[in-house]
Amino acid sequence: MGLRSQKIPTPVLKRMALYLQHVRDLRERDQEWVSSHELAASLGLGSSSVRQDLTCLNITGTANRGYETKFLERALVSFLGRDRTHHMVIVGAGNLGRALALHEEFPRQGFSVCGIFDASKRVVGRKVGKLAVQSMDELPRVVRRKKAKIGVIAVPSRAAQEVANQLAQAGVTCLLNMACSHVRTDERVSVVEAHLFGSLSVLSHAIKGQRKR
Amino acid sequence: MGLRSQKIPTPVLKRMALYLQHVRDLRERDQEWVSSHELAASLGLGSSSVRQDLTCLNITGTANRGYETKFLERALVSFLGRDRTHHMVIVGAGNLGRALALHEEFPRQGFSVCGIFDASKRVVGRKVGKLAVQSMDELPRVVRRKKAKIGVIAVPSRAAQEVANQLAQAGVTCLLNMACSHVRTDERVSVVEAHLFGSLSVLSHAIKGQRKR
DNA sequence: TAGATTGTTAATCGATTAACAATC
DNA sequence: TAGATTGTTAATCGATTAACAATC
Repeated sequence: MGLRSQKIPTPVLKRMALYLQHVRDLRERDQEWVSSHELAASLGLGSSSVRQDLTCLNITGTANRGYETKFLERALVSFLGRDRTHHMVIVGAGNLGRALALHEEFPRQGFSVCGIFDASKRVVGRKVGKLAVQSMDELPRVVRRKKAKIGVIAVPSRAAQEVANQLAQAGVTCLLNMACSHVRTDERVSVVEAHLFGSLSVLSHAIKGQRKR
Repeated sequence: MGLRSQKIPTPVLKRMALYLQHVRDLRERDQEWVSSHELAASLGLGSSSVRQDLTCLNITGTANRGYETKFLERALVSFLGRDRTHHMVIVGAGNLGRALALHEEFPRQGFSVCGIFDASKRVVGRKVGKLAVQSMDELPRVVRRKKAKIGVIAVPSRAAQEVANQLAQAGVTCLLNMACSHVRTDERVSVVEAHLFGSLSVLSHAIKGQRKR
């Protein structure tokens, strides 16, 4: 399985997460089959795209019926590597970092926050749920011990690059950048930039257009 | 200005927010000029793309010098509609919603949270910074009074569609969906989906690949 | 069977990249 | 002037959509 794993385009991967969420929901409601048309309608896509995307998976649909939700869910979970718990460390214990550390949806989806760090001595030691904010010196040890693969950058954008370096140095191989900046890393590290203000700027631009009518 | 406002592709708009962040930083450090090459290198893009993107703006660069940071920043601010405060309401007062309401970076970037709402009677009245969580009944009144244009959906994905309907009904014209689901709206409403778990799934997929080496 | 749906190929669309004349 | 950089056009690349034979 996944031997000839061709490179999957990022848009496809992101849609896969949508499929998973939706198919899981259907399966929990005891719906046994779902067609590409139904998925497409629910998720705002074309049915062609859905079928195209699903060919990346190790399953086949059935003509006249669609896909079996149970197997589709299983295939999506396996494909996305969501069949195990992913340990994350968060750097930055401001409001955003603390919130992410507390966000109930992460553990529910298999992402476990195993440490939160901050450069400021004033917040080190402060409790965030069951965790206490740790000093940056502790980062490499915690990453190694907990085998954390994902580092979340939740610091102001000016500090983001430095934090990215420290995380990579500590042994993390995946970065989720919540700051509104670009971070450079060596190619072995996968980076996804969340760009909240990119999204908000799409909206503020739209508002400007709306005023004209 | 902006009369023949052609439709701008979303990727361009998101990059514009990156340019703005970076150029503002340069200007604050008193750098007067920046070239497309320098911007490209800092933001992980090609210099061609940068120049192509910047042609959407109402400015011209200068051969042999690049762009003047002061005017570039001003043009980006105006283009993105970031020259005024945008009022947002947040629906969902779980950890994520409360965190967004407290996030210092929003006001700093001109996005002001003017209300936080929750369907659960148990959290209504609870303090979140200077705000108190309000009941969903209050939503239309607050949106109208504060002229809020942006609604943030910070509820579990099952409830997202219903909340989207309520926000649109209340008069909000832009939605930022933080839930991992798709929401449908009538075409007058602009929707951006943040898809945190889409981003995380890109990483969990990458981790699966890394294990092979 | 008839109707619905898949899997896949080909066509379209759009975004990114390369190239280069014009210009400071 | 020579060198660097823009603005813009054309070429490339990749993703989405349409179409349809195969199949249940």
